[in-house]
Amino acid sequence: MLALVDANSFYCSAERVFRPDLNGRAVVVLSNNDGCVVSRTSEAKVLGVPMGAPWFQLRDQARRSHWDLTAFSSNYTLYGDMSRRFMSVLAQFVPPEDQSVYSIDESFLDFSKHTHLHPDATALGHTIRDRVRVWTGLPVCVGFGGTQTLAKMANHIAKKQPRWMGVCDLTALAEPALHALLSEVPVGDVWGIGRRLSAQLIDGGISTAADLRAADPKRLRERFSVVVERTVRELQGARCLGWETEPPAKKQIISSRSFGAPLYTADDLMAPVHAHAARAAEKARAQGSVAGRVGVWLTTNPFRPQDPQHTPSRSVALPSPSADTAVLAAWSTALLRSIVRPGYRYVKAGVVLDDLRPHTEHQGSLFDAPRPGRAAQADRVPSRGEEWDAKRAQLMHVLDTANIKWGSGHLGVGWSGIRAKQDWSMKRDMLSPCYTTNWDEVRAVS
DNA sequence: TCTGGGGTCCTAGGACCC
DNA sequence: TCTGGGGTCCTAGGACCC
Repeated sequence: MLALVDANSFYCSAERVFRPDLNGRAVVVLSNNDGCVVSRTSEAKVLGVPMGAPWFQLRDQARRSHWDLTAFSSNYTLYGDMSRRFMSVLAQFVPPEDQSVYSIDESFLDFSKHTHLHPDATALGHTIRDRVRVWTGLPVCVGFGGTQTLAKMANHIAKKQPRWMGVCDLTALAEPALHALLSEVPVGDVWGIGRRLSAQLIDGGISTAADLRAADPKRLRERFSVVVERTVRELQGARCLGWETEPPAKKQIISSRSFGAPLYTADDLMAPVHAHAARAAEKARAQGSVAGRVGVWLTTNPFRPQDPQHTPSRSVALPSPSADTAVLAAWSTALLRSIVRPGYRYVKAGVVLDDLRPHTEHQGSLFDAPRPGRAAQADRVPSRGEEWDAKRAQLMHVLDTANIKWGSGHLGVGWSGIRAKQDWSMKRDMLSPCYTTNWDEVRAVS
């Protein structure tokens, strides 16, 4: 028996914890740069606010229609910390190997070895819900099923259908009741079935979760892929998906962002590209990786068809894998200069690190100074190249330590060290305080 | 004026090897 | 007329997720 616990409108709910005046009122949280709606409360949904709505359009409509709608810029520092609290409450219910944190706002719990402790899953679900609510302030729903896909389905039903009171246990239903319930769920709401597959399945006469569950997995594999086959088998109760208790190291790291205002020349673009390279390098170091490949891309604004469009990208295999900010930034800005063309209005840039591997598997370049073969030559005098590497590693360590202590971007190299607000920096006009992570922004109660 | 950012997995096809 | 069999590695593109 697996549970999926998922927070309702997570980002909005995190904001509401410290703004109880907003309970029962329409709230949205916007993407970076105050772009689109990425989280909305049920009250906002009732107003007709679609997911993904651009804020500049929504704001005008809200004004015209005199809506009571509160918007927030994304505050990932707050959401990340609230997520950590939420997950630590869930960690009390099962041993670490039976918790699988799936995203910032949802976690699977495997109770299959602990059913004797919890004979009544629905009661357990309510206990979880109440404890998370009391200890973190977050509202959550709980779904139970025999596989991850079924637990996801149960959670979805608990959220959509109020009669479940936030907890749905599919394992307690007899076959006819289960079939009837799954017949109410559109196939596109099944985990793993997106827009494209959903359209094709409906074409083929499979329009509900119940239809998909009744389908022949082998035939769907022939028609689509092994991914769809696994989804069908999971719906039928066979566990086909892996269980990850801690997030595996990233295979690719991206840092990208839209600019606050468009940029035109390579010189304009140097600072943001340099900053992305620095951020990506920092992420790579944090997981103990080095990158074998680095890439840069730019985009113009696809929503302005009247503008000439240019979305160049280019990547390069590094002579020697690296997570050094200065090295990655130098390659990135060189790539930038090779792809940017005059006369375009660029609105976004990104840096991507690929071919990530553990720094311990460091593969030197043929032309590097020779390296010793570990312990066998431990007493050997280090070469100039090795001394240099060690110094660089120390330098990066100082950089990371300083930025952890004083905040990301506080200490930087070259271009990205300039902290002054610039026109490429992100728009965040409606940012809430970091209530839980910054002493200066903690709520005062008098 | 203004439209997010970050990932994974799978498959097909091309290039290459013996 | 007729042109093998068995592989690997890499990349691009398409699908999905939050």
